[in-house]
Amino acid sequence: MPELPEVEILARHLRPLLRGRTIRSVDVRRVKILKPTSLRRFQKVLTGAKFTGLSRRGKYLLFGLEKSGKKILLLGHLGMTGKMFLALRNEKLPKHAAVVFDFGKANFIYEDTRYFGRMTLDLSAVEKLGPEPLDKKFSAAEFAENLKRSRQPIKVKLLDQSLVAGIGNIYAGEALFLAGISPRLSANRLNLAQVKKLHRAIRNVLTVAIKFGSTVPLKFLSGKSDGLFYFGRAAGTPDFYEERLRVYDRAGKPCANCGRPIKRIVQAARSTFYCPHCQNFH
DNA sequence: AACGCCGCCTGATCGC
DNA sequence: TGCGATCAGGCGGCGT
Repeated sequence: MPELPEVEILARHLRPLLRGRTIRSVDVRRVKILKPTSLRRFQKVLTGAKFTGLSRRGKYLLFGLEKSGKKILLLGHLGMTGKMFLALRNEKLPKHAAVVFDFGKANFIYEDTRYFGRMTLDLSAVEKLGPEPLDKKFSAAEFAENLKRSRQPIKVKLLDQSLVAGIGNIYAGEALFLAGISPRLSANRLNLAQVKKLHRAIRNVLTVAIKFGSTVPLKFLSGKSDGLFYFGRAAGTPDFYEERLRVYDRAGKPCANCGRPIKRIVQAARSTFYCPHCQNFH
């Protein structure tokens, strides 16, 4: 599941590939993912528009475009299974291609097996996001203030995108392990020292994940081979962040710190992995 | 207004 | 062996 680091890696990959490309036509193969933008408006606004920039906010991609001097913002989200990539026009479209932008000799494809993602002109989702965790504006003081108002388990609260943007199931668990905090502890029960530790751990985990190429290899975020557009580190190289995960998907395996088995529990219908010994309740 | 629960989707896995 | 049932999971919407 793509989280902040994965989306950041993808944004860096796509930015130079998209810049200057003009959309000749827009093929929407699954209208649902445009919601709440209508198919008619989506096609009308984007046909003839030129990509000018690409940034990231939380787990969202913000595509900047321009058309007859007018600026357009297009929002993308990968959901659970989304991928975005360029492919030659004569290549066969993937089974679950949702949106295809025609660039001429190449296509820009957004495909999404489960269709949980989005490609839309509606920006309201981004306006509701909390601070960027790697931004200076993400302060421990404000973080502490917001945690005080919640009685949810801290792991569940970290998934709330209005608290901090971009954290998902994997990095929530990793940050809590690094901070030595139990995922089951109520958000409002963290003391100031723990909040500061967690604040630091979040930034650390995300920064290192980006540096090491994120948990999900780029090839899974941007299509199979990406053909001649393939970039960066070769798929399968041993330095993907996945191999550095301390707790995620490691149930029964030894804790990197104490050697005792990592435990799996379910919180808010999602898997949580943690070390009951190193992450105590206080 | 914080919070829990449902629905959206498909593919992988499970049980018989 | 084959097939239906179950599960996973980010997030918006809705009811309390």
